Amino acid sequence: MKVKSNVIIFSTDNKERTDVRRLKEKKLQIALDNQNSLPIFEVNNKEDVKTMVCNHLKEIFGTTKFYIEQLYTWGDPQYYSEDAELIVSYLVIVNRQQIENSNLSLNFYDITIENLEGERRVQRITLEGENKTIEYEIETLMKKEKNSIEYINKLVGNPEISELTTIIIHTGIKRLRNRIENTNIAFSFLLEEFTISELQQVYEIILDKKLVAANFRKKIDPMIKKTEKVVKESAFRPSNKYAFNEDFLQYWV
Amino acid sequence: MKVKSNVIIFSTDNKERTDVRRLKEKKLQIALDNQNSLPIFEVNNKEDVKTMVCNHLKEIFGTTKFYIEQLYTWGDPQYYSEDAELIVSYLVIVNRQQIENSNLSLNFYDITIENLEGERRVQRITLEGENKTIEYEIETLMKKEKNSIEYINKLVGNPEISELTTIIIHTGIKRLRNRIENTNIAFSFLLEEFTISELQQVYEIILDKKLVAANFRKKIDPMIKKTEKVVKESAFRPSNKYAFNEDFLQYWV
DNA sequence: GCAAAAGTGTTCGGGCTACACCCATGG
DNA sequence: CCATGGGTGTAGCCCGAACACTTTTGC
Repeated sequence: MKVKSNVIIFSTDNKERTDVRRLKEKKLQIALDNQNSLPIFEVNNKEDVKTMVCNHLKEIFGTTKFYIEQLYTWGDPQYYSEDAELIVSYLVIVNRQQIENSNLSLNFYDITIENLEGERRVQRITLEGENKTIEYEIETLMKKEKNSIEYINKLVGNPEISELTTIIIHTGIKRLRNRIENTNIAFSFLLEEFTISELQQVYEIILDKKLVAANFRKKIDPMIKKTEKVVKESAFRPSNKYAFNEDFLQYWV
Repeated sequence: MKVKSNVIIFSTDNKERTDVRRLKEKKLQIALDNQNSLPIFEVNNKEDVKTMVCNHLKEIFGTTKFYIEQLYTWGDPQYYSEDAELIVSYLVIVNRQQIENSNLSLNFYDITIENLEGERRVQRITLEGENKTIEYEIETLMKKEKNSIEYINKLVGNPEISELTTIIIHTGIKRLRNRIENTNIAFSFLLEEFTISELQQVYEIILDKKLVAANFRKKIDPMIKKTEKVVKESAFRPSNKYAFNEDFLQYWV
């Protein structure tokens, strides 16, 4: 079979400060190529699939500092293309400041998800790039079978993005939300050292809800350690920089 | 590439009563073929991979009443065989009483996992079949990379089972443990109607720990509904039969 | 009667939520 | 001085763990 591998790359970006006296706002981003598709790579039978994907990413980013995990394998004929029948998708998280490649062929889009009201479960997704905005809706149907429950995601309308791409984005975000509650992936969005507010912003944009700073601080306390460094952001009390506490590493699933 | 799909089939079985006055004990089981391998299937580019696997299982089991979800895709040359370079694994749960095929080519093995003491994280797995017992040890190494953490599972020794098979079993059990806490898969091990004790036993064998009946009952209360039926098991108070409460269906990940 | 499971209720503690409050900073 | 975020403490609530206790059955 014709096998390829693609990646859904997540990152965050600091938005322009709207008020000099406030913190920079973070946005969740995903990377698409010029065809509004996920970066897709060749796969051969000489090397491990994941290793090949990592090598491609290393070339694209100019760094090996990224998080990667297998997301899902898509093998439905309705998504076949001329040169790909089976697609193994990987989820990647990269901090844009780590990217050392100057002529990056990828476009990063701010992603926002809005749950539409109504009987049916429909989400409107907006991808806002520097030069382009892509907007689409996706409907999730719950199909109760004998024993399994299947979730069928259908693209509504006919936007300039493929259904498989939207489904992979959907699946990727669900995985992110699951992982952020159960592992340390949040730190992959940040540099080695960060402020608690930055970390909180990562949680907030992935979970898509505001968190109470005092409680967040207590919850993540065992996962971080204080460094000596201090950041002066703006007209408010400077923050300590923190780093991930390696003692917290666990045998996460 | 040469693509195949295999399945790790989980089920439970009631052991023989050791004491007439006690409940039947349940055991977690996995199915292997006569080569001590996971059932593996052809994949073509005419049909969806999952659909093909389901069709094969339907033939094997004689029923469509089983749970199935994609587990992982293996693409490492070290696991290549003559006719499979990429293997898409599925996790399947079936209740053995639902199997309507009389001459089943699969052997069900009771599986027990023992965490060995020591610095390194080693587990001894025992697969106890009707005519054969397979025993092996698997070591999990935590490899901290830049951002990702990778878990490397290595088969210790040289038992009569392949390393990939042991890793898929390992991955399958981790997935089971994760799913039983967050979805309704436990019910896939049972028939439509069941006693709370049976359900508790399913939780206990998957999580590999004893649960307090009173607390378990309260926890799963919203997930089940009482039926009119009553089961007389042995020399103790009869139990009501319960069924899954469909109102509890959620958009699980 | 007794062992064992079915089923109910109570208590206790940890973790999460909400919120009050003080500190530090630059505009 | 004040808006804003940094950081600490506390009170309430919910959920899970532990356990006591009653009920029902067949041996």
